Amino acid sequence: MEYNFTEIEKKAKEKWAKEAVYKVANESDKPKCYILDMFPYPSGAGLHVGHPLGYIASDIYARYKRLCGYNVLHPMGFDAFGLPAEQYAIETGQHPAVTTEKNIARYREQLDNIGFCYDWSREVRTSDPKYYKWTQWIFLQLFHSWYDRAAGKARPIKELTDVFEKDGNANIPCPGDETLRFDSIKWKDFSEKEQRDVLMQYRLAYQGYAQVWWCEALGTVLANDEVVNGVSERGGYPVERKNMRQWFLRITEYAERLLGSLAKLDWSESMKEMQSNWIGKSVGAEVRFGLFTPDAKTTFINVFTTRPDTIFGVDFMVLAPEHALVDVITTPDQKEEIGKYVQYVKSRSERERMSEVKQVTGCFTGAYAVHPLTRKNVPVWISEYVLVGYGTGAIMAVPSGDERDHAFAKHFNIPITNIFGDRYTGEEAYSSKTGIIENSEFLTGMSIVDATEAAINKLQFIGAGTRKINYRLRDAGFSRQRYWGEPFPVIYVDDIPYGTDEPIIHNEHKLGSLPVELPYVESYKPGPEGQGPLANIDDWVETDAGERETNTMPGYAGSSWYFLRYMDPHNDAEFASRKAVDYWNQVDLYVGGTEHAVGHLLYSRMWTKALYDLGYIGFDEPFKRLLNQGMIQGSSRFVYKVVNKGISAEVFVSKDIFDEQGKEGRNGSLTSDIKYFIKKNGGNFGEGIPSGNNYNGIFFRHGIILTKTRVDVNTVDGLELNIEAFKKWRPEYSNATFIKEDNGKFICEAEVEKMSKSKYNVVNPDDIVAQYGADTFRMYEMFLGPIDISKPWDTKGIEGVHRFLKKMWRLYADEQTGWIVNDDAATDAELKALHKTIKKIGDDIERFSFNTSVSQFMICVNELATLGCHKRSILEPLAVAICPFAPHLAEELWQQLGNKGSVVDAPFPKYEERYVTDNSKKYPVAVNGKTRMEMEFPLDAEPVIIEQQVLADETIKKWLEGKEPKKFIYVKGKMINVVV
RNA sequence: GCCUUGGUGGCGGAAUAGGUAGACGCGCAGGACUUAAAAUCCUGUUUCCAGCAAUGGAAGUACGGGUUCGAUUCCCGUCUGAGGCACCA
Repeated sequence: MEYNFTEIEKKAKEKWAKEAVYKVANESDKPKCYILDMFPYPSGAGLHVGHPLGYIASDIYARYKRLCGYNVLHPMGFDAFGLPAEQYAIETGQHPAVTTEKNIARYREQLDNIGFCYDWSREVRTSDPKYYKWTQWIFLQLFHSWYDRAAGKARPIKELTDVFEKDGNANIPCPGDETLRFDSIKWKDFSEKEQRDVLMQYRLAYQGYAQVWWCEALGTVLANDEVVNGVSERGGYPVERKNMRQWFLRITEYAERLLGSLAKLDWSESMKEMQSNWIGKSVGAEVRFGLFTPDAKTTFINVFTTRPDTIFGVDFMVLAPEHALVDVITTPDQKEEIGKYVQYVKSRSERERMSEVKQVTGCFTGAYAVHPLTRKNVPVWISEYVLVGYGTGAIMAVPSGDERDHAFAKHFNIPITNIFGDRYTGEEAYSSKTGIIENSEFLTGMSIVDATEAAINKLQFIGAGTRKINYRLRDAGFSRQRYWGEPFPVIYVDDIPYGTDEPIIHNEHKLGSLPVELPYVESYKPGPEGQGPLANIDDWVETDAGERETNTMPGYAGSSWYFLRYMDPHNDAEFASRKAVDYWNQVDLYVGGTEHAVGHLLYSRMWTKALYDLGYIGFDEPFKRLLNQGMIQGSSRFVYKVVNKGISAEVFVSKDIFDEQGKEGRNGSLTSDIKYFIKKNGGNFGEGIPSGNNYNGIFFRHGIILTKTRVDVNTVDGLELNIEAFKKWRPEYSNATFIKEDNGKFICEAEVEKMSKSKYNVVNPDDIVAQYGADTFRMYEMFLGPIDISKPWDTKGIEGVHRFLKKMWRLYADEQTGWIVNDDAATDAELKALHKTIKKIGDDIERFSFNTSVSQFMICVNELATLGCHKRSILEPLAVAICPFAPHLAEELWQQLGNKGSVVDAPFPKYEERYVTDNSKKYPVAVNGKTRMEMEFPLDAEPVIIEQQVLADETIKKWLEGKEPKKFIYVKGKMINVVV
């Protein structure tokens, strides 16, 4: 009876399905535990070996918790809206709903193959109208809400209009426009449109303007991902930033709470740090600089600074090139220059603008602002290093105290005022936050802390500034000019957006019911003027009440609240019943990649807080504990292909030849081989660059040009190309010539990258499962290393894990004689091996150290095999202990041992300390920190006795060389050190 | 560029609160079983030096410093891989 994993796993899966063992009820006497995976986007490439890493970890945890007596909710679903499906639709004409359905079916099959304990009756899909009905509903709640800063929470917009009726907005500053002021009389005088415009500035979901990548040639808006090296990824057309009306979520109002409640979360410090850096709270002042426009009107530039203490060091000001004042203040003779510069900046991404700090660019507006304290004239520049979205989009530049300001001043020869005395050398800015301010009138001689206070007080006194807290966090853009996303439940009446649940829409036209379904389309072409494809469907856009919003919601809309839907997934009256939400409450463990650190994890925190504020749920943080799994990267393979002009056949060169022959001074005999092949096939040397702008050729020796071309990793064994498989993969290469190494091998180049279909480095878990079984696959993924560390996929070593499972099987069954478990009494050594393992597995699972758990199982099985143990009293608990890791094997053993029910409901074996305690310890004995020998002592030995015995030992005496020991260190249970 | 994170044998990794560096597995080498192979089992395997050998000594956790009786672990600096940087999900 051998370990027939195919048979065993099939049998176990059938049993679990038949008995619906993973179905979870919303009530139980047991304590609840909610364990959630970040749900996947079902891509066309299918699940790859990187996806299950986190799923296996959470599955182990969920199964362990269940064995420990918890009612465990462990659901799975699909983040099914997204750009790739739409791209694919554009290319192939297949409807995204169809391809998505197909992809989900494939994912589901692959997930089932691995043996997860998901309750699939709770599956959610964000693209399902029954699901996005509630995404739209939540959007409406946000649209109908505002953030009450005084109360520190979101409230219905109705309560805001009540206040406006009574007092205007005197006590409720407007987050969208801090300068907006009106009293109750004015409010009542406002037209419907004016009132709604004002309310828009308060709403949590609101409309504003933002820049998008616009591609004239494609007639469409592009995602950041679709813009590569400043041109469109498809076609390589030029792109530029374009301002468009967009929906936003006012997440900035939640900045302080998002920051504050990080403290109560059991997340890694690094994750919290990333979030808190992203929110980027900084304390400082807003300072107002007055100036005259060319037509002699007065205006102001507001700047935010964290260093008001350096106000006397201001030598110039810089506006973001997109700043609204640029047009207003630029003098006529600078107009042309400024126009050119603004145009240049439009082609630059924010990333480029932030990262290329060594390259200083900018342009003078011709305008001068008046320094509020010195009354001196300060020139106003624009530069790409100032971003419009941060602070006020303008800065006061202090070159003696800020690196970038310093570089800018040097580059444009702007005179620098020194306010740091000797500490500013003239070579480099003094950006340290310690020391004394000098050359600064009343601030001279003060510390930076005191000067900051004094400067703010003075500015406040003369009305030129105020204390201010700034956040780096920006409001979240919430619309996409795309088809494959949630439609907005919004209708424009006379260009005023209304929620479909508002009386004007709902009562009069009966258009209020949700969901607003995504209409079927034949074409995915963008609409006019950068609008999405929905704008093309007139009979959908036009309603009796007005025109529908044609944008759709972004990817994170559906994923911001999905954890709530799993609690009550089929509820058609509410997003989830309050009873279910109160029962399951927060997610106890959330598992996913760090790539979501500041996107998804921040948005879902905000949505949770908003739903909490509005009274729909009873907690304001979604994920109590977070585990970040590392990425399993792909290991891509490349070949070098000759691309000289006119060449009629394909020629490939092995990597090592490329490496060697490329170097100067080496014998070029193989180079002549390549030349021979090129010549034979009618090519020319030295003019190999084919047309097309994405060519990335490498000049080899003697005018030979090569290009690095991807090959499917599945056609490569290690680094050696399987030429037959390669030819099969790409029939156009079936007649290709391969210039191999002396040993006849063809070697590929390797690189570690993200695993993705386009990189041909995807490894399908199905293949691994077919070859070794799901249990081996699960344990191997865990055995690869710490869960949170990224590493490239490599199957080397999977044999070892598979051998271990076979070895474990042989404790229970003999290949010839069959079942060999007996009822003999266990020995001390056997009990010790078992209980050591029970202890370590439990501890390891709690601290997510799954790789060491696998090692411990190996150690245990090695020990029991050496002891020749086939005893039920040892092997039955062991079978349960391994269930979280290798559930199929555990189920088979559990059944074979004659148990009723399923192993998934067995109790996790209880650890008994008495079986593992030692009463003595072999101590390492060191002299001056260097271990020289081992000595055994009872754990309760007197330190004095130990010291005597150690010092009396011959070996130690030798190392002491007759000297008197200075110090004797004895750490009970750890070590002994003699210091000379 | 900024934020976060990693770097330990030929390879994946272990060392949980500063206490024997290299557990466990892969690979490799040698051996047993077998007609042979597979499977399985046993032995060895950080490097260098000395020794026939058991063994002994030295160095060693990316690099350079520091704290400590003792540092893979803590601190400072440098190099380098990965993830994110707001419309990929």
